Amino acid sequence: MTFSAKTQYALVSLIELAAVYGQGGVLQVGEIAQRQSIPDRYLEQMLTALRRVQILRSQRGPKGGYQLARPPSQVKLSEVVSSLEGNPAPSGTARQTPEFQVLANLEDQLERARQQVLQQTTLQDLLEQRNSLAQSQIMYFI
Amino acid sequence: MTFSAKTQYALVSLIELAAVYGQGGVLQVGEIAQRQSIPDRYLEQMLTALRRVQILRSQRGPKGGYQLARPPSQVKLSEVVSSLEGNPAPSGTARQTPEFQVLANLEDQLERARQQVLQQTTLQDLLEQRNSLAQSQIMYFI
DNA sequence: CACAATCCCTACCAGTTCGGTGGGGATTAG
DNA sequence: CTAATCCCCACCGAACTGGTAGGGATTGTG
Repeated sequence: MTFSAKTQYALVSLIELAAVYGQGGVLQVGEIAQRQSIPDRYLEQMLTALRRVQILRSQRGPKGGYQLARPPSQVKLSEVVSSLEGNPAPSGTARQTPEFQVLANLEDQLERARQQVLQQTTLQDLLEQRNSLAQSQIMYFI
Repeated sequence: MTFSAKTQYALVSLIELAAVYGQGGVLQVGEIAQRQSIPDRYLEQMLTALRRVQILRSQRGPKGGYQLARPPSQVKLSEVVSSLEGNPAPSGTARQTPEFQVLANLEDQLERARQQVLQQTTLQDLLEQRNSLAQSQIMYFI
């Protein structure tokens, strides 16, 4: 169960924005898109979505861009992920045999396991992982 | 992250087959499909797939049908699920920025959490849940 | 043996989702 | 005023999903 490209692009961008949080911390779509090899017009849509749910703030015009609306430690991944995947259709009336109910319980259990990870991980955590990973990669050069 | 219809249909069928394991334990596609309101020609394909990976055995001709190839306690859900979802395309060369790598690690972590549940749950477990659930529903009638 | 019931294989199909492109408008620094 | 940037919305092709269909292979029963 891998993230959709949409979710990946959003999270990668948020890590970048988290990295510069503090020094004004503004990045433009174009910069991020280029560094990460993401189509810029597509990435725009993800960032707009994140702005709508108040995870990002934006500034228009020249020298504009996006920045985190809160410190990285206060942005949970669960929030990011859920704001990007559309609520999955009304689902025409669940099956009602006991076998299907058992299955629904299992799905709940799996979803809870997933949410637990996503709720306890913040952008701050991802940022730290990125930093220590970048550090260890520099080591290899020596 | 909910199961696909394919996976649901397969698991429901396996619970039914687990329930009759022992007494010969053979069921026909048509029976299962009717009880569970699943299109029979579609269900056929799932059961065929499960036979190919040796989870089911089949018997052709009149009085034929499917049965579990092993006791329910020895069929892990991970095995069932993985045999139904096609390996997700070669994926054209993973992105290589540190941000994407951090994301890949996160995906791994989520996948492990999921697999842990699926590996420790067997058809036997699902069957027991179904039985106690059916039991409690009978209670409500009194 | 004939026949029907069942599983088996493969192709096809319509609808949705996914990843992406594009036109053009609103805002704002210089 | 101009250009850079974000913003909104429509559209598009490819892949995936859920399902249907045709017809073959096997086998129990009369």
